[in-house]
Formats: sequence, structure tokens, C-alpha cells
Amino acid sequence: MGAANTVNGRQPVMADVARLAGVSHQTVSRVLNDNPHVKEETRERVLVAIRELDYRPNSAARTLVTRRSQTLGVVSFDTTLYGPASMLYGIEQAARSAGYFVSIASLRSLDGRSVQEAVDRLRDQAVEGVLVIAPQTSAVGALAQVRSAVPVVAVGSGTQARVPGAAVDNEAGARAATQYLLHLGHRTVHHVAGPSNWLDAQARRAGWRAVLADAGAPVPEVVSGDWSARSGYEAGLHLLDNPEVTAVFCANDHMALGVLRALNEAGRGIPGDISVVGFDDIPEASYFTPPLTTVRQDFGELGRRGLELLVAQVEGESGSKDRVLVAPELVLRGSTAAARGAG
Amino acid sequence: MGAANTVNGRQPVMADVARLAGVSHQTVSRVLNDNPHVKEETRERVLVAIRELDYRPNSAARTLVTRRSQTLGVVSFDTTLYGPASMLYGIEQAARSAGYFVSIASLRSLDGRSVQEAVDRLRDQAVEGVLVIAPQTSAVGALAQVRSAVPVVAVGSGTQARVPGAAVDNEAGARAATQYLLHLGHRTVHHVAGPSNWLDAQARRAGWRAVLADAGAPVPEVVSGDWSARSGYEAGLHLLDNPEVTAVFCANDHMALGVLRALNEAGRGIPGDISVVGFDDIPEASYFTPPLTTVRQDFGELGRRGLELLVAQVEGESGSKDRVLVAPELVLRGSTAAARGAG
DNA sequence: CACTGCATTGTTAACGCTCACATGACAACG
DNA sequence: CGTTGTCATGTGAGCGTTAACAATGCAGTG
Repeated sequence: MGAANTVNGRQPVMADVARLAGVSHQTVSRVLNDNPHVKEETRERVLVAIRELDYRPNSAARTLVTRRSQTLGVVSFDTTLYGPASMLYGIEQAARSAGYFVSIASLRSLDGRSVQEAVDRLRDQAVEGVLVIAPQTSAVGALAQVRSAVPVVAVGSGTQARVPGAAVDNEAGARAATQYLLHLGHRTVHHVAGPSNWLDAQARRAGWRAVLADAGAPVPEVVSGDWSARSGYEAGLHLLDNPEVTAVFCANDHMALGVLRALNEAGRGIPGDISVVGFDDIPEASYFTPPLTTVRQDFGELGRRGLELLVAQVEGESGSKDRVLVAPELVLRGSTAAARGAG
Repeated sequence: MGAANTVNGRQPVMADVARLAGVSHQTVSRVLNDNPHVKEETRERVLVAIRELDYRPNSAARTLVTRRSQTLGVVSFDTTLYGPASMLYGIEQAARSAGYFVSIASLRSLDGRSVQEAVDRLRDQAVEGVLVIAPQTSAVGALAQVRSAVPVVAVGSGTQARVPGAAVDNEAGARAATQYLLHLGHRTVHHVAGPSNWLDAQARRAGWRAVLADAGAPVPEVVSGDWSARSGYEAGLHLLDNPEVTAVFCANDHMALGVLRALNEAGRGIPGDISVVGFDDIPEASYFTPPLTTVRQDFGELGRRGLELLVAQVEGESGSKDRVLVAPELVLRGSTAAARGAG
């Protein structure tokens, strides 16, 4: 077998393959690019030579002449969180199957300058399009301002962003959760919201409020957190002050975890005394104490859809949609039950 | 101000800048590469022209001639998990500050072919080095076989990998956890292990066993899980069968969460009846019920150190280390207490 | 049999940059 | 006042690929 891998001590190039196969370099190029005007026998000979030398095309040279890098960029804020991490995973898979490479750039902070900086960084790499995972209003606002020669698509950034993107229908999810709690007979539902500068937090809060308003239920004051379990815990302590609380809808599972912890510590029964619902359905949610009723969103799917959107733009498909909404799903577990004295 | 961004409808190139500044393209190149042989006044003129046209160097052309892509590749298995996600984050930051771009490739499965495929994919992009986040023995084995013209470094892959890399000292962490439980007066410590094909799982198990052996404590049979909370829950159910269990060391926090859940359900007091220790210190660990004593490992640091290692290899620094061990730290919380009837 | 058309292959010129070397100016030196 | 050296700049080649066009051969056609 082959795998020489060097010719005169350097990486083999197209000309080396051509020489070995007894053809011109252009014929090698044709074989590589599946050009039909190559005799079958010649093609074979070239392929053998390629294998023999373990030749790999130089992507820089190809990019230089075709002006296509086959690379897409992903900008993300905190890939440590479950959501962004899962989206990134979905994105990479979709990119590969669409024939693109993926380059990443993470944001230092959320101001416009930082977003522009990351996009520039990717532009320097000649990416053909940019996908942004940054669900904060500031980031999205910055995004709308970004000067870019290439298409930019947002993923998971609420539904009102001024740039094309794929997002979960947060409002629908929040409505489903709130409605379910009301159906269980709770007089009203309290809400532990996410940071108000996150689009997702805004949408979930809006959905929750809309359902209460429609049902004529009182709309309690919102307690806000920062998505962390710690902030959920603090919100939980706050809710404990109010004996009327019987149902809580948390804007994400981590905060729900904190709430559960606060309630457990205080000896409140869940769901006996208080029902709790989360949002996200992180893998651990079924193993909370008690298992958490929550709204599942498929982050991987979101990433894939976002990437498809971007590819459509990059490849200039006319009439391609510029907005995709993914429906979330309410998952029932042990943290919710009928209100005391209700049906 | 400037930002013309096109010259005759195309992206500006070095020659356009040169013309505008009244110099040769080579002088522009010198300015861009901080060559000292440029008169200050000329440099200024060039910089102005660059800004005026919003010129950005074509990276493909530069890569073609310098044979350096300024890009490093990262191969990872499941970026959805907290550990890998955090490492990726650390890696990207370190890469940026070292002046490199980061391209990612995720693995479909863990066999050697898949690893080779991912590395090849990155090679096709002309990366100058590859960082692998894949802590399974199979992946590391495959890694040792990988044919690659560029340096390959593993991150978080136990301490015995046959390729250079950065890892947490899992054994030390496990020893610390086990020792602590023994000090609390527990007769012995049970272990919920990770999948046996993960190097981390092996090392943690080895550390646990070594301490028990040294202390002359009985070494109970190990219960194995797959890192998930679900498997921890099942392990917990299993442990409940044995009334002698008073202390459990879990190989990660998610499994510890499952164990907590099983014990809570069964009405066992934690830490009154049973003490539980985890490993990782995920952000939620302090909000488990009860808060989890665990072994903290700094994944971000791990990623940074791994990247530094890789950069040292890429830049051919002689005498550079090829192995870095990061020390973990035992974090005490509410899930552990002295054994009943002990000191 | 000259002529057209198609399949196959080769030749040459970009792509935009850096490297090696050439050039010109001007000061310092004997 | 020619020689040497140094700084600042320019010139030309080449990196490895694809695109455009040219050339060849061979079958089919009138």
C-alpha cells in the first residue's frame, strides 16, 4: 500500500500526483472535483496515485482561487451552559453534513464592541457565514448593527430578533406551563424570571402573564434571577415569605432546582404544598427532589435548524425562510400536583 | 471616515491599499507584519489607507505562502456534558490569546475510525495542531494510532494516555474524598464508579481502592454507572439493599444527584444516615438536597493548560513538557457528616 | 474525404500574499 | 572623493489550486 506522504521531504502537491499518474495537474483537479469529462480509466489511475502519495488538497490554495472557505463561524457567549453547549453540538453536526467546517469565537462580554470583535475575528478567517448563540437583548441589538459582508443568523434568540434565526417558541412553552398549573386548580402562579435582558426570559414572562390575564387570575410580582441555581434558591427564600404561594413557574431548570432546595429546607411539601415547574428539561431534571415538571426544548434541533438557515443564505437560495420556530413540549413529573382543596 | 469596503465592486486587496498610500504592496505587507524597516510617516499613511478601505488581509493567501494557518483543531465527543463544554471554553480563550483560531470537529462514535476521521477532517483544514477532548480509553487508544503530520494533545484524558496532554489528578481527588469519609469515622466507603472504559473513572476508582486498602478498611463491591443521574439513581437503589452502607463516594456529581434522589425517596437521612460525596463540582452541586460535598476540578484551567501544551509543540519549543497534572480540591458541603457513633 | 461536434486532455493565467533579492538615498569613513 | 554600510523601499517570483481557453483525437455527416 501507499501512504508515502512526502515527496522529496515535503507534502505532495497536485503536480506530484499528476506526474505519478502521467497526466496534467488539471486532470487531477478534475478528478478531485468530480468533473465528468474524465475517462474512467484515467480517473482510476489518478485515484491510485492520490492514495499512493496520501495526497491531500491544500485548502488555502483552493480557498484563494475559489473565494470559498467552506467554513462557517459560530459566536457564542457562554458555552458552559447546557443550552448553548447543546446547540453548538447540533450546529457542528449539521455543518458537517452540509459540507462545512466550523470555527468558533467566544465572547468576552455582551456589549456591541465585543460582538463586533468576535464577528471580525471570524471574518479574518474568511468564514462564509456566522451563526450567533447569544440570547441577550444586548447581543442581539449589537448583532443588528454588525457590519458584515457575510450572512449572520442568530440561534435561540427569542422570536423578535432583528436578524434571521431559529428560536424556541418560549411564549408557547410558558403558556403551556402556566395553563397546566391553573388547570390543577391553583388560584394563581408565581414566576421566577430570568434576567430581563435575555429575550428568552422576556418571552417566558410574557407567556406566563398572558395566561394569567386571560384567566382573570391575579398576576403576582415577579422574582428575578440570573439563571443560576443560587439565584433560584434566593428566589425560593423570598417566595417562602408569602404563605399564599402554591404554584411556581421558573424560567429555567437550574433556578427551579434552587427553588426546590429552598422549599425542601423549609420543610414545604412538593408538590403537596407547592407545585414547581421549570423550563429546558436538562438531563438531570428527572432526578431532582422531586423530579421536575418542565418544558422541554430541543437545543440540538435548534442548532441544526439555525445552521440550515445559514447555509440557505450562504448558498443564496432564494425564497428561503429567515425565521424558524421550534415548538417546546411540557413534560409532567412529580413536582406538580392539584392544589389543596381543588378538583 | 472610511469603510469603503469595496474597490470597483470587489473586496480591496493589498495592491489597492498600496496605490492609495502611494507605496508598493510590499511596504503594506511590512506594515501589516510589524516589520521595523518602515519609516514612521509611511507607516501612518499605510494605516490610514487600510482604515479608509476597511482592508482585511486575505488569510488564504497568507496561509498559502507562509504554510501556517494559525488554526488549531479541537476534537470532542460530547460537548453537551459540563466538563467538555467548560474545557472547550477554556481552550478557545487560551487559543485566542496565543493568536490562534479554533476549529471544531465532533465525534460520531468512539471507535478508532471515527477519531481518525475527525483528525483527518481537521487536517484537511490545515490546522497546525489538534487537541482532543475524549476521555475514553478507546478514544485515547485510537489517538495513539492516529497518523498525523501535526502535533496531537489530549485534554482531560486521565494520566496514563500515550499521547501528551493535560489532565486532572483524578486519583488524588478520589483519595482525598475517601480519606475524608474515613476520617469522619465511617467503617468503609462505597463507590459508584463511572464507565470502566473512561480513564477518569478508572483513576478515581483506583484512588478510592488504594485508600481503603491502606487503611485496612473492607473494599466493597463497586456499583457502576454511565455518569448520568439516571444511572446514579439505579446505583442508589442498589445501595439501599445493604443496610451497612454509611458513606458513598460517587465518581461524578450527576450520579451523586441520582443517589441523593434514591436515598431521599427511601427516607434515608443525608448526611444523618448516609454521607455522599461527588466529583466535578458542577455549578448546581451546592443546590442539591442536601448540598453536595464534592471534588472540584477546574475544567477551564485544564483546557487552557492543554492548549498551552499544544502551542508549545506547534511552535517547536524544545524541552517543553508534554504532560500537565492539575490538582483537584475537596469542597465540603452538607452531604457529609461523622458516622453515627463515631468521634 | 473534408468538415463538424464532442469527449478528453493540456496550457496558461490568475487568486493575494510573503520571501529573497535588487535598488536608491544618504551618512560615515579612510 | 570613492567606498562601504545602513535604512527605506521596490521588483519579481512563487505558494498550490481552479478557471478559461486551446489543442488533440476520433466518430459521424453530407
